[in-house]
Amino acid sequence: MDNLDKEALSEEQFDQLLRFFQVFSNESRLKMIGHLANGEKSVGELAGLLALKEPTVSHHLSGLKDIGLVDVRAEGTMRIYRLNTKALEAMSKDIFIRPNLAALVRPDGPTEEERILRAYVRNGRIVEIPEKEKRKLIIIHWLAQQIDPERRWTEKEFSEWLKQYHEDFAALRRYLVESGYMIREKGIYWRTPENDPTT
Amino acid sequence: MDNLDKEALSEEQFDQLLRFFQVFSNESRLKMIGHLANGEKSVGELAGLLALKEPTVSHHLSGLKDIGLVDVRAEGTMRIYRLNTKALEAMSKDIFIRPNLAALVRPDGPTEEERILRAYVRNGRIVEIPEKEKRKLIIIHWLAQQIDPERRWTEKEFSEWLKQYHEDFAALRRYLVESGYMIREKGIYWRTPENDPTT
DNA sequence: GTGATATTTCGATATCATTCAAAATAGATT
DNA sequence: AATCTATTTTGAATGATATCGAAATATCAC
Repeated sequence: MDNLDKEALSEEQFDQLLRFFQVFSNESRLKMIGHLANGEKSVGELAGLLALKEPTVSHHLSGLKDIGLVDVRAEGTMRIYRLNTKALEAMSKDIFIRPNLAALVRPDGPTEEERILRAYVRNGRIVEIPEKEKRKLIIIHWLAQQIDPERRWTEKEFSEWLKQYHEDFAALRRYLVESGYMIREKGIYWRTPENDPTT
Repeated sequence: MDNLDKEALSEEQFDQLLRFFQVFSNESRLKMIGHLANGEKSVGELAGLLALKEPTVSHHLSGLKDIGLVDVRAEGTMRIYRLNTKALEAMSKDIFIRPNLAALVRPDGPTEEERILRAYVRNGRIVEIPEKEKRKLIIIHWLAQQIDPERRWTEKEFSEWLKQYHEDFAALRRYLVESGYMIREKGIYWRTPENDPTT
């Protein structure tokens, strides 16, 4: 299979990104953070402002504390929660300036190559060999990737194998050799060791 | 009640912000967007990449299409989804550069006023009248906000009412008049019409 | 037309998160 | 000590939504 996608984010980066969004994706938590942005608050105050019961608020705050988004300070019998704006800034910067979302947002092309492949390859078969040279090269390049680089073929074996991709196996075989993907010597064919002319 | 928080976000802005985060807070959707960032994909391709069934992928894509994050294009019997990077960029800019999160992140102070109030007012009662002038003013200011501006009081009524805040009602009454929050004429007290000296 | 393929819609289930009541904890007050 | 207040913990009920199977839809190939 052709992995045209290069994995842009590490697993860890991805999880971090995901958790970040999850924190803010809850209405209560988001409102809570909004209120805390206007000044530190006790659990009871937040419960009043949000029309929630204390256990609920406490639960959310506990989560926010775990990831360092808020700090706690005891005052008498109550606990004052304060938004850690530094942490919040760091988070949003990390998320939106770094490769993370940046990689996600990169305005790169929608891959002409993929479009062509999709147009000419259906269900693993080449439905038609394109006339235009550029398109033909893309198809042939894709086909070459399917070839086991270790294997040696007789012409008969190779033709047989090519037939599964297109009835005109002879044309395919010729193009593969012409483009330098396959080498033939003494009636034996094999794949050249990884040449990727990058178009 | 004292609304020290000024409502920073309009209801609409808030909802928009919330929806934005909700879109990205789901693992499948986030991965999906990641893959689409590397090039347009059909539903089936995405299903394969994500190890999900087509209906699930279709469901998510439908949601993303509703908010304009992706565009669709039919190709034969399949539908090619493409990430609308312009929309994505616009979104994240709107979210993080505009007042929205910016207001949330503003690194302003944690409100000395609130800390003082919390220290001297417990359960609606003034536990102690502070010595320091600055603190006293904060307490008196808060107390003044509790007074119905429409009401006229006899001295006896007013003292009685003040008692619920502190036993030394006379001191409170004096401070309120001295600071200009209350006016007394011919034995009748009333609240002055909204003067807020801003400390 | 029939059959094959890709997708969407519908309905049901499963999973996870939010919420609250009740009980447990801890500090302040007397 | 007992009592009150603010909070946290626990456990259970609820609510939301992600997921899938089955059926419906649409397009292509023949």
